[in-house]
Amino acid sequence: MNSETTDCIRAELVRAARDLGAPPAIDPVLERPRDPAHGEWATNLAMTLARPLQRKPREIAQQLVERLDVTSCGVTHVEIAGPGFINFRLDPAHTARGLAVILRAGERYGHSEEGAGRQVNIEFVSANPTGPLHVGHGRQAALGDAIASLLEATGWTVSREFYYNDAGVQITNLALSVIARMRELAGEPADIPEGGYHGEYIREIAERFVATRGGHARAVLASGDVGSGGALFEEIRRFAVAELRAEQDRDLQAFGVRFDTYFLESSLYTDGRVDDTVRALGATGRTYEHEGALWLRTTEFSDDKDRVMRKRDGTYTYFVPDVAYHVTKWDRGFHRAINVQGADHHSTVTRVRAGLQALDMDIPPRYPEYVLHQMVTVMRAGEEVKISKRAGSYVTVRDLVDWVGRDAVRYFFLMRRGDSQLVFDVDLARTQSEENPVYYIQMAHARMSGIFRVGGIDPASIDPGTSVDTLVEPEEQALIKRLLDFPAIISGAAEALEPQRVATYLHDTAGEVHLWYHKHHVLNEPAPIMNARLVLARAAQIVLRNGLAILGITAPERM
RNA sequence: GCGCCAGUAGCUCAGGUGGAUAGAGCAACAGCCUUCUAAGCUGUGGGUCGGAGGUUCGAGUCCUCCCUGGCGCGCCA
Repeated sequence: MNSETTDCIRAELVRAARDLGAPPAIDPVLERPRDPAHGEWATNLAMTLARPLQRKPREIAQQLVERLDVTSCGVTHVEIAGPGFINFRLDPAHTARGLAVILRAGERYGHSEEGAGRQVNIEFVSANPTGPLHVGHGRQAALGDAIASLLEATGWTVSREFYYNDAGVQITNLALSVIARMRELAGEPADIPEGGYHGEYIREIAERFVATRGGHARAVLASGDVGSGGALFEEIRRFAVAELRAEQDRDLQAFGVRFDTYFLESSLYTDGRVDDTVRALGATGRTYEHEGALWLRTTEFSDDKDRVMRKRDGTYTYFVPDVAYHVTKWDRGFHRAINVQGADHHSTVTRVRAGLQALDMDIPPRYPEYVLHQMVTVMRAGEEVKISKRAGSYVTVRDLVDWVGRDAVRYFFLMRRGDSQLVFDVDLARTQSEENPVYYIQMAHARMSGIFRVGGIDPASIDPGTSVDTLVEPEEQALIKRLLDFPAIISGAAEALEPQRVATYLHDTAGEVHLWYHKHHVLNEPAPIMNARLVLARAAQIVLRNGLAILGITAPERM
């Protein structure tokens, strides 16, 4: 097994280094040399010991090598190179035997128990029900869902959460916008309020509401009080929120994302959580009245200015329910919480954390964690599509899925780091669908599956104990090493909360798979070779499938 | 003005938490289908890693300053 090999070499390095009088706390780093000619593993230990031992790196390397006994680790050659690297070359057969681990683990290969079952809450999308999900939400959905899967794969108990405002000013504006469209249907001028919503979907909601009443718009409007807070107004508000929530759910379903919890902001008011939070903050003595408003000294917690909690008009700023909401996460047992949001929300990071710190609840200072992604710009017909709720100009998540398919949308959103800006060229993604990188990866998987299909062999029946000592071709060795790196990739991506590492890894791995497939035949080869290659094909299939699963992308058997 | 993020090949971007000669796809050019899928493979060309200093055995990666772009900076959410 891969980690057995590295652990073995590492232990020997530690022993040898202590022999040389190195400080007891050494943790040698083993890494894959960029150039395969340098062997399977390399360490820079001699260079890092140069300072404490007051000797030249190459001299230390020489003395380390003289003391090493790594033949039992599968190492056949040890050499010193460059400024003092120690390179290890493994017995190819020993390397190939690592494939057995992949076959035995199957769909759990790459998974680990690092999280030890601890609970983590991942909040993402969290769109207010005032319109359809746009491309920014799409990026968040892809990112959040992949991060959730990464943490699940590394042993965390994950809860996916969607938080939404169902009662604030924006929702009032939503209801007023619908009412304005109803007036328009009644032949009056549509008087959309300041901060209202202009999109076509508002008109459709107005039409549907009128239809549920079975009358004319004019008659429906006359049937009750449509002033803010009136009975009919409330009914329209609830109707509009329900319609838009249902539409968002359809979008998410089309994208293949499921949430465990939908958390309503309004519940924080109705169950008294907001008032409790205000009281608790007041009790710490960190609040004060100024110009008729209630403030919190967030500057005590590295905010650049104090924040208003209660406005002069007596209502709370969004900051208060935000803090109350995160207290519920903590109280619900999530001692780790991750928020996936657009970078335009970055100013809330310090504020929310400061609010939580001010409560003296022993919540860690960096709770919650944030994954902020940069904006998505959509290019269409050669020009940028401005996304504006006001103007109702939209590219929705569903549009993207319809145009290029769920798998491609997910991959495009995940193939690059969240903190770089993303240009989603719709026309390109559409016309390019045949040479899309996601197909390149899926094709590699389909080809592995094809070997078993054509051979009439059940892939699950491959015996992990099959001899693989014949897998010594360069393409085979390169592919095997890559497949054995998979657990480390997953672990690193989960720790860094960076799914794009998996995407990059899968693309590179697919390249190795295609190359091997092209150069070496599996079926109808002499039995020892065919059987060994079937093990490799099975291992590649497992890794590609497991990796794609984490990204939320399907692994087709044929294409 | 202040804060956060970015700047790497013609284009779009990778470059574990400092390592050896900075990579991939697309685009361009030249090849490869009797054999498990040519949605693939092979080869060629292409770089002042935005700029300048610094840290050290070693910097695309860390620090400082500057330039450019995006996003924030409200008793809006």
